[in-house]
Amino acid sequence: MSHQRYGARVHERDTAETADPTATDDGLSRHEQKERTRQALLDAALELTDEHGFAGISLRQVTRRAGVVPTAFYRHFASMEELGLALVDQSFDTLRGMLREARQDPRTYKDVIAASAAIIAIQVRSHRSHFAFVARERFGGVPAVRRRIRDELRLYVSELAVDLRTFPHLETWRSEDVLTASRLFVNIMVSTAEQIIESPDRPEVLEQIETEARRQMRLIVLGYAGWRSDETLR
Amino acid sequence: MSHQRYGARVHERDTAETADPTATDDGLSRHEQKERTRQALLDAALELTDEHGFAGISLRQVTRRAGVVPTAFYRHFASMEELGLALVDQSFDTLRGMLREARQDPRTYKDVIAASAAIIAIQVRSHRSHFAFVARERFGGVPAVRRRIRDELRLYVSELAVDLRTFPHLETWRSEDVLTASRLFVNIMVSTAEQIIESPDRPEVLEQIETEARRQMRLIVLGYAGWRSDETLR
DNA sequence: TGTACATCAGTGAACGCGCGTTCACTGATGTAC
DNA sequence: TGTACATCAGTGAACGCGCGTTCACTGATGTAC
Repeated sequence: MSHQRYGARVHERDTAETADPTATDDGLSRHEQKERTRQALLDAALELTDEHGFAGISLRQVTRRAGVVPTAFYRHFASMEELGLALVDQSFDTLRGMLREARQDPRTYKDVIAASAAIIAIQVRSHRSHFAFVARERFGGVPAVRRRIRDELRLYVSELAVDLRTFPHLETWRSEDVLTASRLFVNIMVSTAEQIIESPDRPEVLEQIETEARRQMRLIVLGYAGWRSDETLR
Repeated sequence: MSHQRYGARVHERDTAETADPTATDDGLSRHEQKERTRQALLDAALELTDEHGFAGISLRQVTRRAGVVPTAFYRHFASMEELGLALVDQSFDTLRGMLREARQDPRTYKDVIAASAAIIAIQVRSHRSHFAFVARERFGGVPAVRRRIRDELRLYVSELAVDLRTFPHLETWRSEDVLTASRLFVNIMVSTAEQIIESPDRPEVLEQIETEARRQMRLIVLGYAGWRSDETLR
């Protein structure tokens, strides 16, 4: 987690800087510069949320970390709540990227469990803050953010259910059962993500969490194998 | 959720009240009165947390709702963090009551799944705020509270594992497998509680959530039935 | 039982601080000619 | 290409407000005799 300030560069065109070709924040259009500041605000809020929860951070804290004056905030968001909703959207872009990844990975169709566990482990590590944001704010303090996450998560479950349908065994299941399976998988995904987020970043700990996730998923698959033969189920 | 003020009664002994025998807050010892105020602070904080998350509430809000002046807070807690930890302890007393209930209920040993689902549904409804507190603050904004909940939850999983051991089928399992099952059950319990908390309090909705919980638990049991016969597991 | 004193839960004024939001502004970027 | 003007992202001073915490206090409850 970087505490480095982003530092919006404004009104500095007149300072005689050395012509450094690696300087990335010169020569940007007004639009590009604005987008950059907006992203700096989102990143700052994401970092602070990791430390104090979204309900516990202030507009001034966000602008301070983004390297911008408090009033500049309003050029990008009408309120902290609006920024929170933008963070939900960014986070679910990442979660959907995970599904896309799984769909494209040939391992998925050989051993869906091992592949899923591995993809979850990698994705959570490289987009840690987005997973952490969803995990924390799902039951967090800001009603509008919480609601948006619930809606997106429900959508996500049904998207996964569509994917699950394409697997050989599952295409004959009732859609109700596919949804139950999808919910269980998303539950495991979320709780695995939570565990990884809270754990020290050591290989053997990660390996253990991944193994536990595989065990849980295997259990569910085995459970479904015995599903039809158990008449006490209904 | 009651917004009624508790209203500490202090310095009022000299007012000539009518001798109402149903008045419950007269004739209390200093100790009893203090305990009562302490509980009013805890209840107020619990209610406010439900609305804004624990990280989002202030000491003044809590005392205001408890019907007490802000400075009185310090007679009971050194800080909001300390109050938060007390709330975790109270919540886990409730969760443990659920295990106790299940142990004493004869239905548990006839059909553990149906009994568990029913007990969860009833307990969550009658102690809604404690379940909600744990569910929300497990990943909430105050580190000390979050940490305490994680520790208690880990303890809770191993307590449940001890109980699971007493069931006929499970006594031969490796303790590693019993722990995995226990984790899965607690996961289901927590997510069921979360669903109930977020749902409208209508019988058919509750029935549906309870059915889903039963299905998930049954799946796991069936999964374990097929566990030994699946050599790809390890 | 009555009296004199100690205890201490709750009070109320006061403090300095960070907060969200307003407003008029600046000056680099963008555009029309 | 050069000039004159419009746009608008970011600035900085100022505001009123609720916050956590301090302090000396009050007066009912508790206790010793």
